[in-house]
Amino acid sequence: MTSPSNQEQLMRRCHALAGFTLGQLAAQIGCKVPANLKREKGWTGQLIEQALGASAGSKAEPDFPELGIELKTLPISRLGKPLESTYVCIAPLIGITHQSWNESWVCQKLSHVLWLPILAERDIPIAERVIGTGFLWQPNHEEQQLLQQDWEELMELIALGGIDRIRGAHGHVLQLRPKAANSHALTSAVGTHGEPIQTLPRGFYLKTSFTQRLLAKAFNSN
DNA sequence: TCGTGATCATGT
DNA sequence: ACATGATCACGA
Repeated sequence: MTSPSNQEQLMRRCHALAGFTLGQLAAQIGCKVPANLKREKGWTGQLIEQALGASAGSKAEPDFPELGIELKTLPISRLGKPLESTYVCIAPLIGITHQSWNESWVCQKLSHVLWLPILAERDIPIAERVIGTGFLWQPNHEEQQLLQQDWEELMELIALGGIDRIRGAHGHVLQLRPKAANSHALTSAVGTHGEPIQTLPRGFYLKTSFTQRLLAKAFNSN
């Protein structure tokens, strides 16, 4: 699939997927559906990327660079509630003294997002999970404020050597959690007294209560 | 090892 | 029931 040349084309493609199952889409693209996602946790996201013509790969840029749009699949329950938090990006742990919110990866990643809900209740086989109606989102003033406050608080803790005291519960809408191959992975960070330390790599995640609000706004429900 | 795509699975 | 902490695969 070629990359969409404009936002309208992207949304037409996205809306054309609504109602189809992951199995139907996989068949159309010609790829196999795994029995479960234990060993391929990113499978759904990558399937949708292919279908919409996102530039594949693991580059640190938006899924649709020309459009400045980030694609996020959002697993939801039968009641339309998010089933998981949403990964945003890796958290920089060193050399962050002069970063501002507007320059941050979090702000840039979330500036324009195409959310695509997937009915992904765990008791539904992967192939039978249904693609929902995608919608574009740009944070409004209030959402921006909430994100910025959490980000600034978390980044200050990181910069001041408090990273090992940060737990998932710290933010209101944005949280910091491990993002690594396993709990033994290490990366450089700042210790309690400003000394260099090795710690578990972390990533920023959106809490489900936040993404649920986005769904509610988009579909006027919940 | 980092950054992409995320979900798993246990503890509360 | 739900969120936190842990984990999986892949490319550069």
